[in-house]
Amino acid sequence: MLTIGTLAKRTGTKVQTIRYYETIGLMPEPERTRGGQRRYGQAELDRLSFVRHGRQLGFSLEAIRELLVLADNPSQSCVDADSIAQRQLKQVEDRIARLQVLQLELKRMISDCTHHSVADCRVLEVLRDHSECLTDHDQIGA
Amino acid sequence: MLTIGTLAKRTGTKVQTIRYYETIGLMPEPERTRGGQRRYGQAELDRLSFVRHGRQLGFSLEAIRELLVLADNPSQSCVDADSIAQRQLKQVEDRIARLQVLQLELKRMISDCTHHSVADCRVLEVLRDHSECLTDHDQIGA
DNA sequence: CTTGAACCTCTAGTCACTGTAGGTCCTATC
DNA sequence: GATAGGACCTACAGTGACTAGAGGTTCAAG
Repeated sequence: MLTIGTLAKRTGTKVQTIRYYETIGLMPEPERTRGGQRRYGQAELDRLSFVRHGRQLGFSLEAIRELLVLADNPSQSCVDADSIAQRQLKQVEDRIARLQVLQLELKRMISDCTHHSVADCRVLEVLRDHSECLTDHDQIGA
Repeated sequence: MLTIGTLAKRTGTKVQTIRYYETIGLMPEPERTRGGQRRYGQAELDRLSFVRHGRQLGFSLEAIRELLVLADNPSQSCVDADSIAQRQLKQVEDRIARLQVLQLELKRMISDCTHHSVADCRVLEVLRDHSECLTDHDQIGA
């Protein structure tokens, strides 16, 4: 029987985050001691590892919730899990592409900056003048 | 004199976002009509363009706030603006690196998945089994 | 003068946590 | 058995950067 602190350490999660996962129904309500403290077993450790690993791969909690349902019903087809992962891959690739554009523009900004006065600072100039911008009106997704 | 809607269109911003920027002090309180509607001039258009462009480059609103102060005081050195941009570049590069690791692992997951039952789905397996993971315990920054 | 699109304020919701206050429990040591 | 203190508890507020909705008002064209 593990305390919440031990579970936290074993999975690289904060204690508050585990409680948060419980309130949103991602983790089950665990057993409690007579004094009301949470006690966890192997099943919960596995489930939390799954969740954390999914988060590390950039899956949203909603996607992880879907994947957990699939994992809990091992007789169904795995096409759903595959398509969730495909979706995730696409998102990751989009983000990389956009970040690479930013990287380029930031590098250009910085290398052109001659450290003189703000009056002729490339960094501020580029921000001021839209025409120098490589990017279009897309938003940066968090 | 521009209405908030026109300003929104010209800068690719939502109306609510402009009002939000006002509440957090990033945009000034503009003139109002007798009826209480906001009216903007060129200065506000420029300022908002600067903010939006900064956001597109992935700067946080706090970083943009700093940059605006610099832009408003053109006699100072531009080293500060440069170092803010450097900081941003580093963050962007870190994010790219981490995303590329994810990309690799997701690809591996997906290509190994043979679309049979969930019982032997690689996607779920990889999530279940930490030892197959390329990444360490780092968090995904939003 | 009427219509209706665009504006207004205020509040709550999003995502995925994180932090704090104020109190209780568990366990090891004396 | 008493005590100390670290880990636990709940409940609530805050983060960043918006977004959405309700319910009401203003503006400009016809």
